[in-house]
Amino acid sequence: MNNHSKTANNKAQAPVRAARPRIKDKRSAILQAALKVFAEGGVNGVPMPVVAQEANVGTGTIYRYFESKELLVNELFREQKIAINQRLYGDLDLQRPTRELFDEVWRRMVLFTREAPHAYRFMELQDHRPYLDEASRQLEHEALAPILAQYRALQKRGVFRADLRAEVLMTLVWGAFVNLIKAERDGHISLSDADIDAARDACWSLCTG
Amino acid sequence: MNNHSKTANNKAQAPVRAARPRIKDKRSAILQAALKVFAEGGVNGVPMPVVAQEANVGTGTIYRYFESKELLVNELFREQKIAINQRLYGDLDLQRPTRELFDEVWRRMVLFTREAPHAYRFMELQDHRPYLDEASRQLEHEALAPILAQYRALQKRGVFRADLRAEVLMTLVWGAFVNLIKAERDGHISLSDADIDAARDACWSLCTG
DNA sequence: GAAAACCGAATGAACATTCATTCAAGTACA
DNA sequence: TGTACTTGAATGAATGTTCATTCGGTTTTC
Repeated sequence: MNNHSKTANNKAQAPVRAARPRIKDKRSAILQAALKVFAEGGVNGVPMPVVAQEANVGTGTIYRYFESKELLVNELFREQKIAINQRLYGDLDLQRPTRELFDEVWRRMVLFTREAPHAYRFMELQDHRPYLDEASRQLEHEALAPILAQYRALQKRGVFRADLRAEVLMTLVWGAFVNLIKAERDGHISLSDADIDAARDACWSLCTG
Repeated sequence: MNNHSKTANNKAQAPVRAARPRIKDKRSAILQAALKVFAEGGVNGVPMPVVAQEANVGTGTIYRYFESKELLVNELFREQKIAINQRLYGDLDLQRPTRELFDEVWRRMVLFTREAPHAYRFMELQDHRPYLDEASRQLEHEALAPILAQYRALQKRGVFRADLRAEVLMTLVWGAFVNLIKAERDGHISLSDADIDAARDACWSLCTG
């Protein structure tokens, strides 16, 4: 289905060439538009023509780049998963003191929810789960592995409490963070910087016992 | 189909209103069926005829008791919200030591997810949120008030850390719990009793600093 | 000017809701 | 009590709507 694949170019003898003009352009316009409208209305709540309109593209054009809505959602999910992981955990200097690293990651998470609310919301959406294929689920799992390893290492070093499994610890912290942001978005709470820092400290307590 | 209901009435004199016999019966059959299928497939994923079938009732019958799918979802939400709150926080002896109370509520939460998975799943579902009306949202807010008051009281007594607002603390704990259960249901984790107790202790640490 | 990309109206499937009909239970009258 | 008539709950096929996807015609590119 997809197929980027630059038809071997350069060689003159290849008559295949043809035109593959603004592929990248429209394709990413569609992805970006989908991210926005899906984040706002949920995957099930948004018809394809709305995605097309947001992308300034004809409805049919979407199907030139994505075989179906389902495939579009999956591509979007994978693209975002990778970008987010890079953003949250990339370029971390693991030599720094643990507490500083913890604070830095927390800061990045908050920043991410502020600067890329659509991306964050889309990934936290539940209603696209039934759409996700094996590759997406696989990627989701892989993306978590390095962080899990960090938790384990910190337990072994005695920094984090070791009376529960690293998976459980990580799940608790992530859930606490996600629900905090959700409460704010749902209008149940309004969060000051102090609130966010205090929440971070509380999660640190959770980890260290 | 069913129907027992032997025209009670003894009084001869009241020729009043015909019969309104099995109302309660079908109405709750429909609610129960809806809870089950919505929990499994999401509100958007399940057509009304499927609800009807699960309830052993004609599709049209649903509309005798509920004006629309939206109203059905709202009634279900409110009914469950009340039942759950009673189940989690009802009959608590507030005189007992705080830690015992905390453990007891945690125990009830876990038990609830085990014994009434449909009810729990339905309430955690995100995809019915757009359906919820003002009354449902209001109820959701009210249901939280007493628990919030407890958190506040515990902060005042110095049991819980007081460097963050009670709303934030409560949100963190609830999020941690919900995500733990979600991870298990999604197959990311499998939880032993020991895991669950350890998670509880970690959340206690979160609260007490 | 041919090939590819693009478009959006048309299509058909799936859905929420309606309504003409059925029929069990209730009532009236003997 | 037995029989004819009334009522309205129950039904599910029919209706109108919404949506993902397709397709024939148009524009762009080389």
